[in-house]
Amino acid sequence: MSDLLERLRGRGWRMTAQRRVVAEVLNGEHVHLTADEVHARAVTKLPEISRATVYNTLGELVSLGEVLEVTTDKRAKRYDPNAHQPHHHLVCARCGAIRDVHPTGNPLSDLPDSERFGFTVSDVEVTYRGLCPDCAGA
Amino acid sequence: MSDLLERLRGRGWRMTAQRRVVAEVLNGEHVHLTADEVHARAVTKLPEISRATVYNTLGELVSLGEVLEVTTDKRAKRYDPNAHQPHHHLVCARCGAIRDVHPTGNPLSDLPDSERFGFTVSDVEVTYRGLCPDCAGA
DNA sequence: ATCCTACAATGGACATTGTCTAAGTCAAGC
DNA sequence: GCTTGACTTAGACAATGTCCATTGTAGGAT
Ligand SMILES: [Mn+2]
Ligand SMILES: [Mn+2]
Ligand SMILES: [Zn+2]
Ligand SMILES: [Zn+2]
Repeated sequence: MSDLLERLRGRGWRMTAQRRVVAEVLNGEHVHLTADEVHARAVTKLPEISRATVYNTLGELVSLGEVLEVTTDKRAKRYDPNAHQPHHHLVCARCGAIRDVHPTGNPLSDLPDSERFGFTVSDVEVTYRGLCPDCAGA
Repeated sequence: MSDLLERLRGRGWRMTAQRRVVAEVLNGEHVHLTADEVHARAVTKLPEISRATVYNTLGELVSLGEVLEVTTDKRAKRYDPNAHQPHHHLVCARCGAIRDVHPTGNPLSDLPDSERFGFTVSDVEVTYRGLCPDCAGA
């Protein structure tokens, strides 16, 4: 994720300890943390970081297109560092676990003009729901 | 929507003025109101109806499968009376307008086993995003 | 190396959405 | 018409997110 920090510096970002820590926390695959989860993890590395800064930083990363907002439920937005590879999500209805998935086919072409109501359609989001291996039991 | 009321009576629902009004408000096509919008409209017909009752009633209708919860954004859940015809949603990114849409094809079959991570997948939700005719300007 | 200053971080108040509870009310069966 | 348990109400509370005034500091200028 240091390439992320490089890109951000190139965009005129002032590099602070707080921003570095948030970027560190948002590292890995299948990472979809809420803002307060990001804050909780950030605090273990930088105890004085504030909630407001985490919210601000996440908002900036989203504006810059480096992080995606995902709302799979109505609890809290989740922040997804996997912004450069288009993908969709598979969510466990019981425990909330989230995996990145790559369906075949193009859902955009599955929406006929007669079903577009004059909209200019630019994006599709597909959410698969089910039970993860743990929650399916047995 | 009086068939809805019939079904509910059949299920042992006590029929109150509040429940009748909520059912009335949730009538029509492409209806996707938030709980507080439902409350605002209900109040015009039954001034003393409380927020708690609207939330309770909507929750019951969802449990009974008569109304769907839709979360197209992180603001508020929306309540969709069109529960008996499977469909997806087209959302205006600017004004939030929502239309029911019926894409062709079956997205479930577009998710290969190798992308299921052992989940038991039971449902798919597709959200198309774009600009409605008004918001696209011109 | 030190200084400056615009940008960033902080803490806390505030807003919105939703849940819960204790007390009062009433639909429906007898 | 009573009775009773289900329903409604008002308001407290909780979770998530936003805003603002103040304080701090990164990074360029000297
Ligand atoms: Mn993802
Ligand atoms: Mn709908
Ligand atoms: Zn699970
Ligand atoms: Zn619009």
